[in-house]
Amino acid sequence: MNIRLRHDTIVRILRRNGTSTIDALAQSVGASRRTVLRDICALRDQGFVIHSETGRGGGVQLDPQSMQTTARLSVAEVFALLISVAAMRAAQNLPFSDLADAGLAKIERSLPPDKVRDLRRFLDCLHIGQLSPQQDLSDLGPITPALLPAFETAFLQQLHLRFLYRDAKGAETLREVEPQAMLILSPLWYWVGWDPARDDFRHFRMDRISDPKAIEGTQFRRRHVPFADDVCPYNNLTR
Amino acid sequence: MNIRLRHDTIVRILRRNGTSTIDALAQSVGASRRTVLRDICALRDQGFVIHSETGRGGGVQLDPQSMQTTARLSVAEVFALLISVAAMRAAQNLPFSDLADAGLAKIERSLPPDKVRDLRRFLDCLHIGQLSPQQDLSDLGPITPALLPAFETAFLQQLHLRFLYRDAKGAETLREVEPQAMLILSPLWYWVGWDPARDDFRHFRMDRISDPKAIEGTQFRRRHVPFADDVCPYNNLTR
DNA sequence: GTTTTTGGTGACAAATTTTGGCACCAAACT
DNA sequence: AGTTTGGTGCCAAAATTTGTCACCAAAAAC
Repeated sequence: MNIRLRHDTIVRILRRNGTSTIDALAQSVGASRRTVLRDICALRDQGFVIHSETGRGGGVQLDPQSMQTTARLSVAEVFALLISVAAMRAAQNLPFSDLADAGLAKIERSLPPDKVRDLRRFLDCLHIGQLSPQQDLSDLGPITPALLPAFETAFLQQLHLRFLYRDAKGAETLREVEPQAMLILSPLWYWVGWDPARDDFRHFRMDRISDPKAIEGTQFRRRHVPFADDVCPYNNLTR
Repeated sequence: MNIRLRHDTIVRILRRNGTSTIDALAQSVGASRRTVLRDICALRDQGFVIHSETGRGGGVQLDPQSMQTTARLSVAEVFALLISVAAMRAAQNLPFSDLADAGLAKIERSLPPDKVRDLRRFLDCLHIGQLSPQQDLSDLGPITPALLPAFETAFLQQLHLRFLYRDAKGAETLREVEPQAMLILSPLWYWVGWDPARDDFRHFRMDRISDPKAIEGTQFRRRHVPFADDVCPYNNLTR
């Protein structure tokens, strides 16, 4: 049996049985006592917390507190999780977000450094505020999932975004703006862009945007986006 | 150099440089061409998507789309993430929650089976609905993070929960109920318990609960909890 | 207090895996 | 046609892993 597979098997057995003696493990796994002891040692090196007790009724035991999961997530999935937690903050009451944050922080630490740089930069542009109760939400539509990667790409590469925008009256116009920030006023999500044609910032409700495209060769500089006082940068929320 | 370490190093180099030839990798890693080829093969077996091109200017390249992260999360952290996403659903507009779901599904798959059973059972009791706009939120308080594990433990072991409850007028009473369900009407969170003293279900706002304790030796049976029509079980939302 | 059970360590030869070198193939570019 | 670059099969050398054995320490049983 493969050494890696054997390690996994041992962990699985310990998880299932709770506790087990070295000899029992050796038998289940088809290896010698010595080898299993070496495996336990290796697993401890890998970060597993394994308690052991000598004497009758003793054995080794995986610390249930330290039970961990290793999941492979794509960068896009991490982004999505992060934004979910961000939105969750936006939705006011945040009972367990500290734990969620800790989980996300770990995930973030395991990302490749350049992706973390991108992530940080993206989160810098993310802002969260409270929607005023008077806001009319009657025509609230669904947000296309493809909008996030489109914005992310254009924002990170600092390229103009061209998209179709449907205004409150239903009229559609083709817009081309510098993507400068993103604003969540749950349940509304906005892109904040600098519109060169109008020489000013514009907010675009994401549920009214369609067909976004980054335009090659249209480098722009980042600008300071003015926000109302009650709008908080995401990075301020996370300290 | 250790084989495992070498694999990691190769991945790191590919992530940093984007693309590299086998010979260059072999040199950086201090191994032979043949070995690096074998490593690439092993990495592919492990799920890494590695493109390769022959000829001048060719080389191997990690698929940036498939770039993955491995993070070790504790079970509690996974719970917290899950609940965050659940709450996010409760907060209506869910642009990217599919991706977040996919990430969570992966995490869930990597949990030990008994924990998944617990998780499923817990999620079965989780319900999500819309708060009526007339609700008075003026006295909305913070929710103690310790409430989640307390409820979770008592719910899973089917033990009575005893806690202090502060009613709308501020009067505190000691309650002991069977924890039967959990309800999110964002931003309000509720425990739904069967109160044996009153022989009926009661809702308890989590921001009014303190000092929860599971009572040993008070096994109860699960009951069907009646909910309003617009309240949806979490598991219905996730299909 | 002696015996038994159980985790843990060191040493060394045997078994197994990994590695490097080599020959050689296929695709793509010059 | 020649060069660059990924990819495979083969085999002996190198390195690692494994099993055996002797032995230690702690805890429980007798």
